[in-house]
Amino acid sequence: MATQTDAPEAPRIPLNRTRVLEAAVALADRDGIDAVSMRKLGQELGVEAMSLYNHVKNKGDLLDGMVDTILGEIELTPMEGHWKTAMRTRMLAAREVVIRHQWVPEVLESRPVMTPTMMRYMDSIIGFFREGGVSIDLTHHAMHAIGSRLLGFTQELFDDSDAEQDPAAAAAMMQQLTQFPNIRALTEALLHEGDEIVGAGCDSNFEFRFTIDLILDGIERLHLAEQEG
Amino acid sequence: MATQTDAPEAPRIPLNRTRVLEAAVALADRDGIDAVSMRKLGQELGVEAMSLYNHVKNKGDLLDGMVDTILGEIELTPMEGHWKTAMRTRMLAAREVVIRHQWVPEVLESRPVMTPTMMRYMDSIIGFFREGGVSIDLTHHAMHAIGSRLLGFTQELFDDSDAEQDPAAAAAMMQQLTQFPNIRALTEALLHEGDEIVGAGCDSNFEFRFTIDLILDGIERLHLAEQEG
DNA sequence: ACCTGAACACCGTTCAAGT
DNA sequence: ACCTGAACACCGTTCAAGT
Repeated sequence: MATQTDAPEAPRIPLNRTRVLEAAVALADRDGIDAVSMRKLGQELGVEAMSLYNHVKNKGDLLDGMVDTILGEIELTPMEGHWKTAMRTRMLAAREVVIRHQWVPEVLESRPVMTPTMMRYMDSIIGFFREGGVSIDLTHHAMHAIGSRLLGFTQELFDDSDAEQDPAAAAAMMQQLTQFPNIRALTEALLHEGDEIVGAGCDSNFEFRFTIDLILDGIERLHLAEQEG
Repeated sequence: MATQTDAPEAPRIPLNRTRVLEAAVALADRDGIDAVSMRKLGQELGVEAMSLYNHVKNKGDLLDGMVDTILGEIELTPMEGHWKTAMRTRMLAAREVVIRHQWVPEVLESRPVMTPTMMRYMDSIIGFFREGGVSIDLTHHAMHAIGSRLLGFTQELFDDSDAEQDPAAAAAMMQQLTQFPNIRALTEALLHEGDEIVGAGCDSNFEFRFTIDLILDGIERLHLAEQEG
């Protein structure tokens, strides 16, 4: 809701890095990450593509900056109570932010981002484990095990979004699935769960919570065993 | 070790889908997935880029086919003994294959692949759980929790590969890391573990096994609780 | 200091034309 | 049936030139 296509005679606000990054985030939110090209972003800002290089080193730097920007949206509230519930709350907060910016997983999957904001975020999470008395080694393995869920998302192997919209595609998919007895059993159980025969895709929010609880419980069990032994 | 740059007068073997896919896999293995463009792949096969469209619908179809090809390399051995050990063995077998083809994670992250080979693979894994008596619901959540590890890989959030090679980059990284107390503590613990001060990156194979065991143990615990209740 | 025009070296893909 | 040449509509990026 900004100056996107103002009258071209309006006094030109000079570009700067944050203006560029915010426009890129808005563009990705609206049209998807593939729409974020130097040319299109320039157009969005009323400027030629080459001008962007005055504020951003290259495309990679732009993407890093975008991730950095939205990472700043996750509030680093201090730990209260048990480390497990603190972790859970933080990861669900991260998930809220990622859901608002659906392109974040794809960018993070395509390139590692190690900005100060990212480090501050990870530092805060490691702090939860340490404050909770979890050993540094176990903390390390826990971070690996939780992986991208630390940032609020899970890598999805499959995608049922087109099947959800197009009934023909859904039927074709069903036809294929039923040829495999175990997949078929699983699919049928899923379908009957919601009383509805169609549209019962997986509930990714439920699976997210299920898995972080599974992992956190496992870590706690190892933590307790470590203390006893 | 094939006919890659033969004399151009050699009798031309006609192209077909498997020849195209195998060349693409070899190219990706050798030069990375970014080197797999229609033009370069055509060159590799002594043919113009446009000819490839006779054997492959488009670039996406090519990538799907490549994944399908290497997925076929994972042997679908039947289950023997406990489902947990069967699962473990299968996932480590998948990991072996993925390590030989490092580009697979990136392709799978960028696009869902739902080919018959993929379905057969997933069907086999679901079968392990079912044979082991795990409920269909729990099986479903387990599949989500294990995620891409079913196919032998974990999404890596960070990348220390350049720091491992370039000592200057490593020093700069260290300089940054030490500003965050918890990251610093974790890093120092890591470094002292191997008696060596430098080059002690994370052991991704260890972390892989750690996490699948953590998740499988958690699933088993839920399975046993389900049986009692 | 910031922006631009023109250019370079790439992409995926289509389509009419060849054999 | 299979392959090609030319073309289209895109990319990211550099660089000399403008103000």
